Amino acid sequence: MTPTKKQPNRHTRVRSDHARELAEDYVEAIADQIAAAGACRAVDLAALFSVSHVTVNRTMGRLQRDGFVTTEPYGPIELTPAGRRLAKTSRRRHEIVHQFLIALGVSEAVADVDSEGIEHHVSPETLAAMKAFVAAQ
Amino acid sequence: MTPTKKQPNRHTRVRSDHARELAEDYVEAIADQIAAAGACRAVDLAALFSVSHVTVNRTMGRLQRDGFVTTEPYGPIELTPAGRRLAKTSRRRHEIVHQFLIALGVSEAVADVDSEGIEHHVSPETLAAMKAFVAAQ
DNA sequence: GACGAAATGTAGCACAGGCTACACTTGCAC
DNA sequence: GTGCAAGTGTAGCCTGTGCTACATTTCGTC
Ligand SMILES: [Mn+2]
Ligand SMILES: [Mn+2]
Ligand SMILES: [Mn+2]
Ligand SMILES: [Mn+2]
Repeated sequence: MTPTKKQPNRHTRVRSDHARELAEDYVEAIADQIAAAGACRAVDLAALFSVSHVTVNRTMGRLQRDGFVTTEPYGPIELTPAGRRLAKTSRRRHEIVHQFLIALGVSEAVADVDSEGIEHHVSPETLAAMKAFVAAQ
Repeated sequence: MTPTKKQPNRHTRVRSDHARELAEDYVEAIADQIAAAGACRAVDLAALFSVSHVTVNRTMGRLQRDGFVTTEPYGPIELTPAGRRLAKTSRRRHEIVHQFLIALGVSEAVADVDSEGIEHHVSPETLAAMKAFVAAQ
């Protein structure tokens, strides 16, 4: 019998999607904020995510530990090269999911909200199908 | 100006989606297991979700607290009326999302995995659009 | 340069949802 | 009815992600 790679089941996959989710949303937001305002401060993220600045701080600690951001005390939040790469692919995927929902006929307001959650569970194959659907519009 | 209901932003919505997610997946699984085998035991759920039986136990405690299941020590897991209702609507939504991905051209294996995460972030408007797309196939 | 508001940091808390190790119960084989 | 395997329960641990309260720093205004 062919030695089959142990496949995580679908619930295991969803759990790992969620483990990456915060990182994806934060680096995307940090990149946007830097592009829009020249720098990203903790207070910007707290407002965007509707969480306390303490939660942002702790999250930044994890993202720094994981190599996605750098900060110094009282300084702005910067992205590492890995953070920029993750931001880019996350934004691209998010945009495709958003455009796809619009193409499906969903309203802008609902597409905004639903795509924010859906994006993290879309595998490359599904993303390609969504992209093709948008292009065929 | 019209008094607008305070809208939670999209990240707040995603967080509340996730808070409901475990309950939705578990009651769906419990209903399936009861339908398939006549009764649902903790060990069945542990195998299905690939978690330890301790995790299932603690989760059952929360679901019991929230009024979705009932159990007695060493007894099988039962659904309350509220649990059955949640299972029914969750399964229906899950099925539509799954069928939709298939209709989009995604493979069965990938549709299985992706729909397990996506289902929890699909609002009624998006679900209606997916349903219409499947019907129009 | 002093001051006050805004931003940031820190201590300490809570809950969800994972785990291992170990104890106890149940139920089936014999 | 004994015994063992499977199932279940419990203690105690961890990380992630949320919070309030309070201390400290920064920075623009005067
Ligand atoms: Mn998101
Ligand atoms: Mn999700
Ligand atoms: Mn489901
Ligand atoms: Mn699910």
